Amino acid sequence: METRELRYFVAVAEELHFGRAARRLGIAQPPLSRAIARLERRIGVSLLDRDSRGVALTEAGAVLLHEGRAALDAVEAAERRTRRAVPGKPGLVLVTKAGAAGELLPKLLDAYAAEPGAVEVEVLLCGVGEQERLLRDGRADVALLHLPFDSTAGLDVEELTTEGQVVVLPAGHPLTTRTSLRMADVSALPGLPLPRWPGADGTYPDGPGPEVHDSTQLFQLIALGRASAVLPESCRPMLGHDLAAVPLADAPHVTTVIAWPPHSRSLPLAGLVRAATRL
Amino acid sequence: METRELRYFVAVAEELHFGRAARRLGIAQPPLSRAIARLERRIGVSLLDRDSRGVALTEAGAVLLHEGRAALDAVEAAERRTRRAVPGKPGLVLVTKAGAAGELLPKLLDAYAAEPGAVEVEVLLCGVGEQERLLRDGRADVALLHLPFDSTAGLDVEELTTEGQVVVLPAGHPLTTRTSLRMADVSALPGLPLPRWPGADGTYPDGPGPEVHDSTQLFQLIALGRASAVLPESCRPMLGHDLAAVPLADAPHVTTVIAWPPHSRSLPLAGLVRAATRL
DNA sequence: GGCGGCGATACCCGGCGGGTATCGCCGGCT
DNA sequence: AGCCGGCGATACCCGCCGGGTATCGCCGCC
Repeated sequence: METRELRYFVAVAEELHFGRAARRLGIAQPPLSRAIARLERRIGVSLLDRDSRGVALTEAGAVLLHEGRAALDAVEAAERRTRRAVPGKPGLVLVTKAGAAGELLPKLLDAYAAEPGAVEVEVLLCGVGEQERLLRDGRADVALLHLPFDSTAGLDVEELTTEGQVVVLPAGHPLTTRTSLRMADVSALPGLPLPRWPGADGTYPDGPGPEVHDSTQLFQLIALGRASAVLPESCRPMLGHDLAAVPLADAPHVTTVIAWPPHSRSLPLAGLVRAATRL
Repeated sequence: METRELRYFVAVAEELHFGRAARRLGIAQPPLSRAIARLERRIGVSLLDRDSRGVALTEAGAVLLHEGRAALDAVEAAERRTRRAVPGKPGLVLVTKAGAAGELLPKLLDAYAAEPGAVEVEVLLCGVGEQERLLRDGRADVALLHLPFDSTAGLDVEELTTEGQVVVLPAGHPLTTRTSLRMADVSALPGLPLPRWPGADGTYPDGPGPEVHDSTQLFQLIALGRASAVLPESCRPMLGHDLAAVPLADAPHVTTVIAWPPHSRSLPLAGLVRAATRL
């Protein structure tokens, strides 16, 4: 199976429409129909049910969509990492959520830079839930993730730190006089709903809170009295004077981990992980 | 990057010889040279150093060899799993080392078969260290692995059982009168060296013991008085009357786990894992 | 200095990936 | 009922690329 065929199939399977898929791929519709038909013939199973008015995935088609995306990611990763393997380029790309890992990241970079044989580390900041994808398709080599929010499925992992969480409120809110709160106190604050973060697919869950996708948005909404948030303790240094944080006694602890694709064998990566675990 | 190019490059990188690689691929040498040259041009980095008398991998070439193998496995896996996704075929392929998981496997298969919605499970028995490969390239969906011997890098895992180890000796050996032994007692038994198993690459480590690759071989060698072995307790039912087992007090415990590729989303797999964890 | 091995180059052919034009089918609108 | 429009399949054509053979250029070694 050639990657072109796989890309074509994924496009059709996502659009469920040959015409749109062809436009997305920058080709005409007939060659696309042919390519899919040949792919089905070669694999020996039917992937799409074309009945009049529309296209639907067969069971096998759903499997190929899933597995094919992973395979295309792996091929892309191979190409990207190869392109970056020429001497002189930054040796490692580290990705983490923008605004997270406040103090940890500079400490880690300093500690690693002091190691013998350290290479240049490029830092990539991404949105919620994007790290795993970046690791899988080769745009990044290593990530800082936060359990239990991020998935570590299929990644190798070392734990770095564990911390409690705090609730972030507008300065002057009545509850800010308390020294400790419980989840029940903040899960349904009148007028201060918890925000909704986008899922891995970019869509927002249903609920009362405002939609946010970065911490700047979030902090502004809290300062305006439109939301509250439950965040790891390490967010405290980022809060302006218009925000206040109160510890949560019973919130789940947040574990920061360093994660990388399991087949990685690069020496610089090993060095970075070693530096991280020694912090 | 097309999978054909990737296959060609991997062949050349493994053979370090265009002629042999071309023969292995079933094509002539000139098209292979051209394909590699175009691949290098398109990626924009040089992958091979051709000096007179031979070919060597560049740094980037080594990266592409590594990542490319993983990518080719992923593509193969996509195709194989798709081909198997047509109704009527065995729904799951389970792989384990031949001779291991003695009692556990039938119990697991029975328990799963009793579940509602259970599908047919094909059992594949393979040699040491092959399971991970079979999972990655789609020939299997789920594996029984034994920690700390097998690597679970990049796999999702549930622990099933933990057991101690025993030393297997020829019946009548003086030590078989003891009720318990320590590793130090058996690590250097005169005339009964521990055997050497092949590594993931199919080669054997250096050492005094005989080379073995399955348990039948091993048991026969022990019965002949040429070797001894340290194995999990569950091997006891497989031993004939010409072999004896003595518990080892300080051997590392062996944990049997059920493992699967982390991106799997299949319902039958979930059912099998559930059945396994409930055993 | 000739020979042999190896990768690169030159050149040719057929198939496949791409295009345009058109068909066949079906659902919906009038 | 009949026409129209949307959509995937089919027919047909072209140019490139993947494959082949023949040969060259380079180098190490008798």
